[in-house]
Amino acid sequence: MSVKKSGGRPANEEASAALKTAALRLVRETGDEKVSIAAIIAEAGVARQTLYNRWDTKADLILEAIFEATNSYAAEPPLESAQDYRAQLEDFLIKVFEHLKVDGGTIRSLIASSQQDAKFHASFHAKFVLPREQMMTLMLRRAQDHGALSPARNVEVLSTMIHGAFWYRLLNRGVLDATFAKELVAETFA
Amino acid sequence: MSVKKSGGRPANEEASAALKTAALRLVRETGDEKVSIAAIIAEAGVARQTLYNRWDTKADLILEAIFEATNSYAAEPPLESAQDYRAQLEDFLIKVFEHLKVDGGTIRSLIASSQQDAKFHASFHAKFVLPREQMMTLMLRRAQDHGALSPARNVEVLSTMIHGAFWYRLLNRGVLDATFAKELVAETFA
DNA sequence: GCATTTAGTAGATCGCAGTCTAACAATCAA
DNA sequence: TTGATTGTTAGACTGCGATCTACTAAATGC
Repeated sequence: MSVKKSGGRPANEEASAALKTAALRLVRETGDEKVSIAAIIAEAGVARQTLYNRWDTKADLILEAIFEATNSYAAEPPLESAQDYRAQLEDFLIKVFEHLKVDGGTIRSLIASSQQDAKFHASFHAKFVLPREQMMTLMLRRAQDHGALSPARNVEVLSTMIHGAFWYRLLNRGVLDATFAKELVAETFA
Repeated sequence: MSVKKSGGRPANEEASAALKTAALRLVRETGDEKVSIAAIIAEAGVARQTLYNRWDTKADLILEAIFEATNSYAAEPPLESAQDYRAQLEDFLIKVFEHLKVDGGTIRSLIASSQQDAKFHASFHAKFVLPREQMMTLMLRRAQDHGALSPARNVEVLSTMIHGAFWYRLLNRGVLDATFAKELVAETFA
């Protein structure tokens, strides 16, 4: 663990912000991962080392940029409500799929990157994957608690199946639309 | 399209075989994808260009090597039989998970590679992903035809959910064992 | 034999992620 | 003010996948 002693030049927060902004813009525009470090630092107007002072890999930078930009999308579970639990799950999935229309390509390449770097996998999983999985499990458990879902069902496994189904479609360039959301919910509550 | 005219030096089939053998051994031993082209051609004793004469990318070579070596694992659907359809699906999943213990790491990196290269994605999907998905759908449809599964269920979506669930676990380093196979089947037939 | 065609070999080259170096800048503590 | 510490910059360097070049080798048809 590096202990920060007093003193030292303070980090330039504008540089971090510029890097995240540049990365996000280039990644969303140029698509997948045809974005080079050179292009990012050129657009941010910052030295190469400055990027690596803050993030270990390009994927870490992009994860943080995407994460900050999209924390509004389906990052919080719908509140406990009197709403129909089935409709709630459906709305949730539709919202997630909507977001994937914007950042699906980027998330695909983050998933790919996470397969090639254990450290990045851990951080991607902790920040992005696990919270969403837990949210799904929570929603299913609520439905179960209120009798909308049979108490015999295994909500963790169901959650993995739903979550997995759209990862599968995402990674295989399948269709992720409202129809698929409804189909998933229909099978879950069947 | 390149038309092969008569004549020309014939391709050395031993070189192809040596490359596939070397790639498979190194990939299974060294794990993920810490295997360099240099190491593969050194072990195979051929020139770099010889590899690229046959495959477009390292991933294509590894896909073919793995594909040939593992076509025995769950590549064919169980035959139509009097067996309990539920048990049949369970056995099938257990066999698939067994195979993933050997080549799961390699398949993970093939999935990752397929996210970064459209051409490779197409060939990986056609050779590896789609056949297995169709096999699953076929088994579910049989179960449905014989009354083991409600006719109201959507077998394509169910197939995606099952398949997706283990991709999800595979990509997130989750447990893929007989218990999970049974849980998946239990939810499917719930 | 000779032209043509396709493969194989060795090695240079390119592009890009990530590391390293050396000089310079900004802050704190004494 | 001076020294220690940390950040920034520009650019060289490394490693690796993939491409390119020049030459050599093995087949075909005339």
